[in-house]
Amino acid sequence: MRWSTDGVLASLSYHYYRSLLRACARGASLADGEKLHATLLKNGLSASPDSFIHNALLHMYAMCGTTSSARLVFDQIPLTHRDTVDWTTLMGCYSRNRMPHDALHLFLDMQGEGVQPDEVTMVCFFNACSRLGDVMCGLQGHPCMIKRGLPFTVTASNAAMDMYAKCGRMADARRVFDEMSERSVVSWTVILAGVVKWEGVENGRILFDEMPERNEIAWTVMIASYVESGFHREAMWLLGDMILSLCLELNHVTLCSLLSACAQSGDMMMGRWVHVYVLKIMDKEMNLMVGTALVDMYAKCGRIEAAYRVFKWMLHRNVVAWNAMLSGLAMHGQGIAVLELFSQMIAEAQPDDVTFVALLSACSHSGLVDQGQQFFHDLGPVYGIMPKIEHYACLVDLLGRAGRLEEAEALVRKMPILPNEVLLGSLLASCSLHGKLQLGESLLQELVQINPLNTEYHFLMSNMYALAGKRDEADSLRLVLKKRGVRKAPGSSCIHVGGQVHQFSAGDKSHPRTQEVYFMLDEMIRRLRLAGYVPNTASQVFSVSESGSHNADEREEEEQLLFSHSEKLALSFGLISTRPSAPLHIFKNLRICQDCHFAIKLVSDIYRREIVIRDRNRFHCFKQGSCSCSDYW
DNA sequence: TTAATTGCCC
Repeated sequence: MRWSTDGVLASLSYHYYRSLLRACARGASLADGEKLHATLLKNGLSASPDSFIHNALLHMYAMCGTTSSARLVFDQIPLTHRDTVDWTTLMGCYSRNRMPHDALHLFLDMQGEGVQPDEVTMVCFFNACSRLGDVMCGLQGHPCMIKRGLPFTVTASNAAMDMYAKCGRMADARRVFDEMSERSVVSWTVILAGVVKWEGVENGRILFDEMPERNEIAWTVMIASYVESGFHREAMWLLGDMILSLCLELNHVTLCSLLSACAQSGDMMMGRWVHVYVLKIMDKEMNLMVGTALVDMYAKCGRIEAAYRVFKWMLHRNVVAWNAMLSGLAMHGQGIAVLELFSQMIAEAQPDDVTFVALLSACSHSGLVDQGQQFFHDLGPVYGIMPKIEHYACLVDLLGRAGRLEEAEALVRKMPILPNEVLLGSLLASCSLHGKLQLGESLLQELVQINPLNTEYHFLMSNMYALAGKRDEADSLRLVLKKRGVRKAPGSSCIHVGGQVHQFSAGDKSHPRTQEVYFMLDEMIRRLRLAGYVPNTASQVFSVSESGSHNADEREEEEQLLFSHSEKLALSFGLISTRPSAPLHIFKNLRICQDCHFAIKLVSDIYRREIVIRDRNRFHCFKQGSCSCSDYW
């Protein structure tokens, strides 16, 4: 009698707990879910061989994104009770939480145990492949579904399409899209995201206009793509349309996407607009992610003080927010500020591997060799962080910049990780700085093996030869590039003046105020020469002359080419279109050349201007004749 | 259950 009452009670409680756990899963309230789990453990209810409490727990942890707890619960489910749904739930959890490798492992384990995947499992499979960018793996999904006779639901087709689109196989993605008998908004949005990424923003717009209906994600993809491609005006128009036609507030994911696009393209006008919008709609506390995206945006737009102001006002700051602030300062060459801020950070957040990438790169950009080495040595023993390739790359960079190339090379040869392209490339750049031809040559050989398509290193090496007076070697290397039909990507620079973006390419004559710009340029060069500037034609990688012998006309032509570099044009325009002593902010798509760097240092002194130039990978802050990069970049 | 999601070495 007693036994049966307990049984009834127990079964009642199972249902009770299960519905509570489902509520936690729906609301993603991990704290309540964990309390329920603890209660279950205390009452011994979770020891039941019946798996449905486990299922509910697994589902709850998976929905809350707590992968480790989800795995623990999963492992406790007896093998005989683990069904397709359990495996799929955990796979989806791994995939969503950026652990696609684990998701794929689980997929294999599942089949090893003889459990059959269903179409939902395949959605998770495609998703994991798409996050990994692994087409070879993803390609097997399609035949796998056909073999098992699984239905191509709208969701499954979307997931397959997304995998193809993320891996750049647009033809395959479109084939799936065309063959779908029914399409959802998501189907259109997935194709749209693929098109703007691989086929350009204009083709994306054509598709966007064709869409039968649009959700906020489609709008966001389209606008962010405009911003990233520098279509400032179109982006602003479309953002206005989006707000009007959706009649709702932009959510934090949309705001982050837009800010990230602004940071990438240096569109500070749009970034500032988003900031104002955020302040208007967020009555209480600013969303942590939006705050972090703002810090990053301001830092990458050259406004490091504005970034710091936002950072200071954030009430809660996690490790990501701190990292954004630290790497922003590092990019700006403010090494000492990074070290100071780091000591404050320790009290508030646990530093992670990214923190140390920022710290080490700050040390390297500011020549703080000893501190950098100390941080690297402390990584494991003090902070419990496994050094990754990025950390080794920073240390190699640190030693290389300081001219300690033998130590840097020794480190590369004895480190436990295989060196990658970035690391060897930075070592080659150090060789170039210190004129180490021999090491440079052997590094170039290695780099060609790793990535035969990247020709940047040939340019670097040929410059080294030219600077060392080895004209023949330099020319033969240039000839190799010429034979392969390699041309340097066209350089272009943007400057924001009066709420508008003005773009200049090398030798550009299309700007409405071109005459004034070139007049200013001449005047600038004249004053530069008076201050001791000598055009550095050695930094010109492809000279006008093919033979190597130079006559006076050719030299003049080379100099003219040098003077019309896009950053010099943008600078001239900035000087004539802003009030005296206003700081100038310029964005350049490539790395700034030696000649421009030297010239701009002088300009900052002669014209008493602060000039901030964002190049492809860092900032140059020119002030009173010197640059924050200490002449190494 | 799928789509846009803050920080990263040259």
